Amino acid sequence: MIIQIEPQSDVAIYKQITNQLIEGIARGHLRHGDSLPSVRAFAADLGVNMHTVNKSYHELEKRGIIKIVPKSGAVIEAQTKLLQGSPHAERIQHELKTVIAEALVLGMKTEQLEQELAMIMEDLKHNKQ
Amino acid sequence: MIIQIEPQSDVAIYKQITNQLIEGIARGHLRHGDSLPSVRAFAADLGVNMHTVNKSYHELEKRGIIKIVPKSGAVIEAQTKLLQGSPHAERIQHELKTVIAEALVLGMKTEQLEQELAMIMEDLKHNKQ
DNA sequence: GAATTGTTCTACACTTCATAGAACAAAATT
DNA sequence: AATTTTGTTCTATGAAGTGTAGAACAATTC
Repeated sequence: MIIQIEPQSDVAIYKQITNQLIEGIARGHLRHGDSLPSVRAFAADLGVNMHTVNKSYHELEKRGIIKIVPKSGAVIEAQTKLLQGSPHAERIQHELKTVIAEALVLGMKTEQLEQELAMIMEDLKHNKQ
Repeated sequence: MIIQIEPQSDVAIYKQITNQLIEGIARGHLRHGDSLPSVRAFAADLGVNMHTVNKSYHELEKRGIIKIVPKSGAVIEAQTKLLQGSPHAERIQHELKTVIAEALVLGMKTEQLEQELAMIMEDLKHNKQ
């Protein structure tokens, strides 16, 4: 599982880590039940501060993706059903609406969006890069 | 076109304005060719600083949604075709992938995502709230 | 001509981000 | 049993971002 940090990016480092870990899990590089590296080891590996990795882990825990076991480690959570009305589902829904609204405003059509969705699913599910 | 600012939100005010304007355009409350209020008038209306609205407008211009005519006003751009490979298209694509990856990790299924997409489209196109 | 426009500048307070170092107690390893 | 590693917590610092505030400018609009 390779993670690439771009220090010059306008995206915060802890968010880059968070997003790439999520994409790694989605691609199957990391599986449910797997443990993430310790914050110290991961930080040394990435060349960033320990606290930055720690922030990313807590972000992932807040989003229901990992569970941090005190004094032990961070474990990737099992997939839930994502029941409708749950905070996580509503958050996803809201984020999705924001992106789609912008896509529509920029002139993207319904079929184009459906095709885009299909391509992304294909990419995430079968393209392990 | 009513915009509601939540000062306590963890989302920056200028982003709240940006997102709600985009959603307003997607819903048809604002149409292509329409002018946005002057930064001073809008700021007074929202109860925020002029510079905050100005930042939102420049954010919208950077995203290709409005065009700021110096000394005149901000006009909503016409929809382009959003040709593949354009910076705007790639940005949308990237944002979409980020959200979808998280949805998958949380256990959302393909059909659920397609249904979600359809619901959002329906909401944006016909529900003018 | 007067008012309004977006732009630009300085200024201040506050928050966030990233780094750094230290110390702690619990867990894992040897 | 002793050592190492673990996440947590604390202080601290510098840089960047956010939001507000006021002023001035030139161009547009009325």
